[in-house]
Amino acid sequence: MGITKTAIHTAEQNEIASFFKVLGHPARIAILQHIIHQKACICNDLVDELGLAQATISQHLKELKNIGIIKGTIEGKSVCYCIDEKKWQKVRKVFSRFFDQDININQCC
Amino acid sequence: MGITKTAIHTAEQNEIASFFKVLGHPARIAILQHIIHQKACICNDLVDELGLAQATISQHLKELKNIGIIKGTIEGKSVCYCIDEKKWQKVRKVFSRFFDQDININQCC
DNA sequence: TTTTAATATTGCAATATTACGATATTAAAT
DNA sequence: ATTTAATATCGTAATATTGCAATATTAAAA
Repeated sequence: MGITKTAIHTAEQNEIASFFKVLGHPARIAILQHIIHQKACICNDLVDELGLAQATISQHLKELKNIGIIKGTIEGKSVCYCIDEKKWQKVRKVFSRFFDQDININQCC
Repeated sequence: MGITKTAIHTAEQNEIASFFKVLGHPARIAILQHIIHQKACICNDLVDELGLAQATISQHLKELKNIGIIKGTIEGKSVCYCIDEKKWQKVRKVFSRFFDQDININQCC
């Protein structure tokens, strides 16, 4: 039915999946990489840098803001975006906990 | 228009995003966790374990197989799924490379 | 060979996502 | 006060995803 059944999963599973989901779009990866590598904070540059409309970029930024991985500060007419380091580390930890699990090697494969 | 513009992004950005995307669903996280923790290989157990229809589980397994993070071996009537360790480590590496980038702290935030 | 069990595939219906033009909103600059 | 520039929001069209019932398919068991 197009609706994800979050209720049947644990809070942890939903949290992990929601982080993965937001990062599961190349434009949002590109935005994050640009923010990370740029010395100065960016804002409208992204529209020129990536080939997407202003409205589209704004929407992607909103989703990244929603999970808290970036934050924006109003600077006159423009908005300066940067990584929220605390949240970045939190997300990183969630992922590494997930990946550092011990995998039981099974007999079949 | 509902269609992701992969052409405007780098191969790396698309690859990272596609891994994130597949893991961006709680049912697929639950499936992976179950495969990881279970001593024996699983198959139809997932249908009982998670509260989803057999067709739905089968579809999620297919997506996990598509990125190669799990593999299935036919064992008589049933299929034994397990983590493909090689791919798992590859995906882990992609993610840690992404997260271990140096973040330039900017003046605005 | 028929039945049974496990899984895959097909074909929807419902909902979500992506993208963008048009239109706010906001604050500096003139 | 008006204009300009940067960003956000709204509305909408196109496409994707999720989920499931129904129906294959496949292989062991009877």
